[in-house]
Amino acid sequence: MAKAEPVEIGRRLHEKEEAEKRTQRIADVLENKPKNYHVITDDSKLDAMIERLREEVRLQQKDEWFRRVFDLFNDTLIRRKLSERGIEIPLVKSLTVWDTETSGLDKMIDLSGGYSFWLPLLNEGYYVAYGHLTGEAQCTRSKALGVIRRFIEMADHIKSFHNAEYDLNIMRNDGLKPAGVRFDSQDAHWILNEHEKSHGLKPLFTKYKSMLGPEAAAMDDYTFEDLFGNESPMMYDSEIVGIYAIKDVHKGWLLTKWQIDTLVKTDDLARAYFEIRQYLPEVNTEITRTGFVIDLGRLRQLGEVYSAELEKAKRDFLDAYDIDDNFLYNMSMALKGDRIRDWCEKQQRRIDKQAEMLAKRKAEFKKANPTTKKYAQLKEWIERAESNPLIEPIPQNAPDYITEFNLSSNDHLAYLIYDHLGIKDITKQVVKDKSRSRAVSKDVLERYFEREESLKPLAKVSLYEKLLGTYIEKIPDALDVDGRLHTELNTVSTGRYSSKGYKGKPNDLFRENVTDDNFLEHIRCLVSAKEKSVPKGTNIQNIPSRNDEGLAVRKTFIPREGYTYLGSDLSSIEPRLQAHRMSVEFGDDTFAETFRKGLDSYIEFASMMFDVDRELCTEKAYKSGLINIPYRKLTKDMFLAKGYGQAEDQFVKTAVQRGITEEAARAGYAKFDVILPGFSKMVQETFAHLRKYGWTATLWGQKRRFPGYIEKYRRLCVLMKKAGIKGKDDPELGKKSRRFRTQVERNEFWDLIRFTGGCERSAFNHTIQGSGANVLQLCMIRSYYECTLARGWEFNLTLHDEQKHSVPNDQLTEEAVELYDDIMTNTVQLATPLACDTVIEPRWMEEYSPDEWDFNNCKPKGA
DNA sequence: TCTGCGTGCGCG
DNA sequence: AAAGCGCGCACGCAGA
Repeated sequence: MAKAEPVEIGRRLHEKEEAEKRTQRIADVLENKPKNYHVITDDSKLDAMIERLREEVRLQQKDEWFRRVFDLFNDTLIRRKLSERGIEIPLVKSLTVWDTETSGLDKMIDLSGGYSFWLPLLNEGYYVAYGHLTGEAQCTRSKALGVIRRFIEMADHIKSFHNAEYDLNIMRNDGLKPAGVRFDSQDAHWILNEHEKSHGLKPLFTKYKSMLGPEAAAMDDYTFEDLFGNESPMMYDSEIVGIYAIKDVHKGWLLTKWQIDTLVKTDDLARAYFEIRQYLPEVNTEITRTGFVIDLGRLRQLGEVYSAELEKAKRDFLDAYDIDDNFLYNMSMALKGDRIRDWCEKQQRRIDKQAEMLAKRKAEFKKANPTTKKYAQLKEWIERAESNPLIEPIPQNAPDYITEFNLSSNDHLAYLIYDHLGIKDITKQVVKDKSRSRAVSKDVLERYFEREESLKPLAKVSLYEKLLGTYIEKIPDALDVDGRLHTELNTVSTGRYSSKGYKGKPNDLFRENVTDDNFLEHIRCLVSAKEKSVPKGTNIQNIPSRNDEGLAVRKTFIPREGYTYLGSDLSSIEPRLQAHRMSVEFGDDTFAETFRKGLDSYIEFASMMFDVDRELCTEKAYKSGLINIPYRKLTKDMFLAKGYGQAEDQFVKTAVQRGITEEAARAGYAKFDVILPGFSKMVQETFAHLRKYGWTATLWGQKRRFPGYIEKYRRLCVLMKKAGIKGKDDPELGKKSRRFRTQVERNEFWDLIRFTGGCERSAFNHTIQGSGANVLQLCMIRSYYECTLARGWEFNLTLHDEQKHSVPNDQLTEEAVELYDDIMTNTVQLATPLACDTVIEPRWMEEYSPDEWDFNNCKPKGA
């Protein structure tokens, strides 16, 4: 029996058992269908269903819990702000829980084939079926969607979903224009516990079941997979899918109710959720669905030019070095010697063995009878062995032997630089990570260019390889069904967004005109297509901009025909937030005052900290050669260093690289705390809060928790006491750490120092970076309502401290720019004024300030 | 052929 | 024997 067979039999058995289990579960679920679950498969029942929805809405008006909750949704700063501007977010009148069952997971292509909703006060749920492929009787798609269209599109009847962005996309694919999607139990859970391993509805429900009341306790935990395996629900009967779908919204309701109550009870979490987060699913969906038009012609052109440049740089590099057989031999032995030698030995043994066999069979062959089968077999074997001798056991034949110098291989480059050329390794002087050596990164290489001119093309090689590989060659293949480039936004630990590519179904599955007649046939296509097979979209937040070559890539992002970009970034938002905290919480107004006076705070503090005239602290003074130390940059570095908790030595090191003496750098560093005493107070108080509670929060109460910090800090205190260390800032910490008697204890000590230090830096940073994210989110929310919904501007981008819309050219006026400025600077009020830089862009990064723009002709002045 | 990791680099 | 925050992606490499 071949080895694979038992495995295969085992697999089949397991599969069969799983299938039987699923069948049993399905039978269970059908048998125990609750009386208050209603599966609708007949158009004539739809009106009665909607009547129940109306009844629920009526009941909620009079219910105390709901009225209190509506206030939470309604009573927000952003709503008041919008109201002042004549933009009304209608007052909330009801809250129901919804879900869609779909043909798949592609956010631009897939469609719903059923929806479910839960009516909390009536305590009943509905599932409407129209896309099932079982041939059974079901509702007509247009009727099923038609009856809920108005409700789904009403902003005052708010809907809760679990992962609302997905359902919003599906509903928009269905041709609906959903509004009032204002609760997302997945988002809410992120606010309650961002460390949750799994944010799916089922795992959350199972985990928190005991807190959700007796109704929850009685419910089973079957997951989608438990019932349907990996298949689409559209392949199953509406009855079973319906029960499952209703159970989902039922669970969703229990979770939603508990979450709202918990948000209210816990610290400031209701603020984080209701002031900001409740609005974001719609805003995010709008941004990610809008995407970017790409100037493909220009991108292709750029690709051609850069490919040529890359080839040239590679040639220049290789021409300078004699990469001959000898070089490759030495490199192979240096990098892969062990594996190559190993192979040679094994190969020699194989050869010896074959020779032995050959000799043996030749002897047998001599004796064999030519008429026998054995004779023929031996003959064939000997002939084959003699005509196909095993390759020689020399290094050049080993699979690991390197036959070509690869400029993308760090190992190859390191061999060339450190072994072949014998350049002295300065990695440790340049990079932060002390454990590293033989680095071939840009910053290290730059230092070698001076003595080894021929290495210079390497800088171009990595530049063009990055641009071509990550952007230029990727983007044309990553466009979605609308021909645009999209992205997926996620929330990270501080509350910022991250952006990434995503995978979907092939674009040719997209069908523009779906009718009741072709719907099921189309669903059949969608269901049978492989999920997540085609890479689409990119990270939109790291499109190059810091050098000309990269900038050219950004310039291929263009507004749609007849529109122009209007973009704005918040100027120095993080320093302003630091200044705000220092002023409001710690009574140090110095920093805030510089912003109020409209001064360049880095120049102001540069002058104070380094004892230099203001005039000498400008960028201009440095660039013009008036002075050879970039004081403004240095000061900016220092604020960053302080904000991220950088060590003094590390700051001094980079400062010295900028041309200042070590003494002056240290003096400036020390003076920082004299001039801005509130800064270190702010940092220390934040640490104290972290030590007490294990988390920190943004100005809007959005938490970041640091699991394990409190315990580990406590343990560290015990160890520090033991060694006579006064605290983490004891200047003799290193010296005193030698007092630990055992290596184990010393290791533990340093591990704790590293861990707690990491938490502390992240925790302080969170209060600033996270608040910055909140400020921009509020700007985004306001501009979603005021620009996108009210004025029809496309919402293309959010990028940490900036956002971008596309404005129809006939709307691009001075007033439009003023509105955008107002959104950026007056949506949020801090102890420091906010400032922004608003630009008009015919292409991304082809920027014109409003003074440079001819609003009458919608083009740059003088163009 | 897939997966996980290290290194390096794009962005704020 | 520590000491700059927050990300995602491409590539080489090693092991399965």
